[in-house]
Amino acid sequence: MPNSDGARPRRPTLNDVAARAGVSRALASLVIRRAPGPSEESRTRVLQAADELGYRPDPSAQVLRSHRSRLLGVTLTVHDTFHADLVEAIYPAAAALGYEVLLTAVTPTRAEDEAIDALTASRCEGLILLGSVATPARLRELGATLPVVVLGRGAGGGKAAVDTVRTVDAAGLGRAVDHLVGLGHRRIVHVDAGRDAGAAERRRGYRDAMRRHGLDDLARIVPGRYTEQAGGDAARVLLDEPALPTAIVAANDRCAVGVLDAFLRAGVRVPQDVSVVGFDDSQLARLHHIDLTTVRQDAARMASLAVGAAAERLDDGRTDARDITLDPELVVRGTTAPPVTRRRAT
Amino acid sequence: MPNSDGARPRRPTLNDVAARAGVSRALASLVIRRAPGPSEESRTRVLQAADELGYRPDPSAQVLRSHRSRLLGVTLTVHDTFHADLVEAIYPAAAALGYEVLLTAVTPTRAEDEAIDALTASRCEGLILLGSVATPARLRELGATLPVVVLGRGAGGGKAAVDTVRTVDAAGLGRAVDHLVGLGHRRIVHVDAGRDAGAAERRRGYRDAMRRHGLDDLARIVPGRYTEQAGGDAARVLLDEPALPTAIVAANDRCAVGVLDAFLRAGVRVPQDVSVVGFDDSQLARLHHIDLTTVRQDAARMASLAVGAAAERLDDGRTDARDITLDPELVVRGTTAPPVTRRRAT
DNA sequence: GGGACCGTTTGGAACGTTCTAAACGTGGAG
DNA sequence: CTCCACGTTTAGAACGTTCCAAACGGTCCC
Repeated sequence: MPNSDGARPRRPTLNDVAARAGVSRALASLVIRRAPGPSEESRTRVLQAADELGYRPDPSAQVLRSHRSRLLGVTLTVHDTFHADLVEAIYPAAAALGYEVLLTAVTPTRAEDEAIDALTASRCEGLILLGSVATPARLRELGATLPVVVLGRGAGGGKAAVDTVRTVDAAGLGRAVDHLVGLGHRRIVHVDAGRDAGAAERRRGYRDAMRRHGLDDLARIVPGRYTEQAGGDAARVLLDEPALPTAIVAANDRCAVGVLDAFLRAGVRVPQDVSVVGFDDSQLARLHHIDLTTVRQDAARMASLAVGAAAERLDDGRTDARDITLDPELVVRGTTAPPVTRRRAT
Repeated sequence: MPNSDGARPRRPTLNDVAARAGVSRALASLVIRRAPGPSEESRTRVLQAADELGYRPDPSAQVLRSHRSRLLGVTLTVHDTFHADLVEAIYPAAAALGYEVLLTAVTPTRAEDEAIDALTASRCEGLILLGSVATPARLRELGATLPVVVLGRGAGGGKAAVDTVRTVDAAGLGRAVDHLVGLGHRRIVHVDAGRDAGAAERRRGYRDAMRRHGLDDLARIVPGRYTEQAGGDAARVLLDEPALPTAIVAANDRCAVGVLDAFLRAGVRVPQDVSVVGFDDSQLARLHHIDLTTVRQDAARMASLAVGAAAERLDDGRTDARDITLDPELVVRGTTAPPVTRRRAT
């Protein structure tokens, strides 16, 4: 029965359980944590006592003594729908390997380092960073402290101390450009994401693809970020110019939505006047208002590979860094079409 | 320098710091936690030693001994943009009161109870539940264990053991209906959210408003949830019927977007053919593709009230339950318009 | 009959911190 | 010169768990 006087009852400890079961604290401990050894009889006695008392182990004491928490920390941008997809997939993947997950948000007012601090302070054994903007040096430093998996970008090459799981971003942008060129586009602009996670890779993929199609001269990158706001800003830059490109490849879906948004307000029709391609295939892209042609990343697979990588380091003692890459796939929806053929007035 | 052989170096402890500073562990502890007492000289000596060693207190040991973690746990639905708004506001609010925040997601595969378990297991001192679907009984039980603040719904009335911070949902729905009636609508349908957080209250607000306008007979509720999927399903139910209503008030923005989506595919124009109103004024609603007329909730204010309520219980020892309510505000955008006046063929 | 061995159980130390109460050194009052 | 008060420092217990090595009670074998 809940006590009504506001005084919280003392939590039962392992000593209480052991006393009630008539065994030693050590034996009770073995039973509780399912260690081999205890006889069937002790096991049932202890479990029953624990149940009757409503015993729950004190995690602080457990961690203090055992140095294990089986906790993985995850940083995310809470407004990013693709991060949401990843997080939803991380939970079952972690559970399958016996890990719990702790989340912490990176926000405009809360830098990644703060978020990481909160996770390590909460005794996480491993870190999974979504959309990390940490420098290679910082990652190396972190990786020396605990297992770190970076999702969605590389770790700066060379002897990295952290694992990475990512889509081959460059290939993804290549497919996007191929698709547009196939439709007949030539003036294809890339709205990039500056120093955001994986942006450099996507930029490179864009440049390479343009070159491959002999469109070096038409290649153009407008600075942006992985946000709707930045996409809108970039689109407004283009709208202020005398002529629009015929197609835009945005750094990710959110950025693409920002571009769409600005065009819509300006009366520019998509895809009739301009084609737009995103990146991620987040749930946002699938909304039928938006119906965005985009480069798909396999969130479920990325999540389970990331958790697996962390677990390998923690449980199997792996120490060499892994860089796991997945192939992206283009999903053609309604925001891309052949460019308008300008007809001369007769 | 990072060690390259994979062996993690032993973390320095308070003993190491004390030894290096040439003082006792107790004194070092006082300095580290900024307690009054230590002389200026000891303070600088200890801090310098701590700095040189890169000392960081072990949170598990701190909690074990002091029984305080200054940690607030927050549950959220990771795909809900309004929850994202709330979370972004919770961080600075908590920081202002000296608390850290831990997040955990409720997903289709991970029930709220699991999420709450993870938070209490992570030594959170207080809980803030976003979109909680816990029963009043369960909340009472939880509230007897630690301070709990429920955001966005009531706690089941009577002697609740938890605090609540919420918008007066009924009033919000009232404003939505008033607005539509003002435009000339009469056949106004509510797509509700079943047993989701706050849905009952919104349902009641809808019914009351319809009655107030003498539209009892036209009142109709189509079952839904707080998701795009549910909104789409509800819209398809309506589309299968001989005649559409002229306006729809959805349970929240996500649900409204689902409705818009289904209408768009079916060739129903919004707002020309049907008006749609959402709830929350999440960032989703503000996207110009969507441009949703909606009921605004003040996320920043709700967040800071929630954190404040938890802190009051933890720091000031308040034990009586609070039910804090905020007034909503209607934001008129592009998805509402007067209903079409059917012209008879001449 | 005495070890050796096995499965099971146990006491006590240890983890890194905070808490409590007492000890310390110094200076001023009696 | 002693005593007390005060500001500062300290030793040691405590928090609740896990780890370690040793103890226990049988059974089996020589």
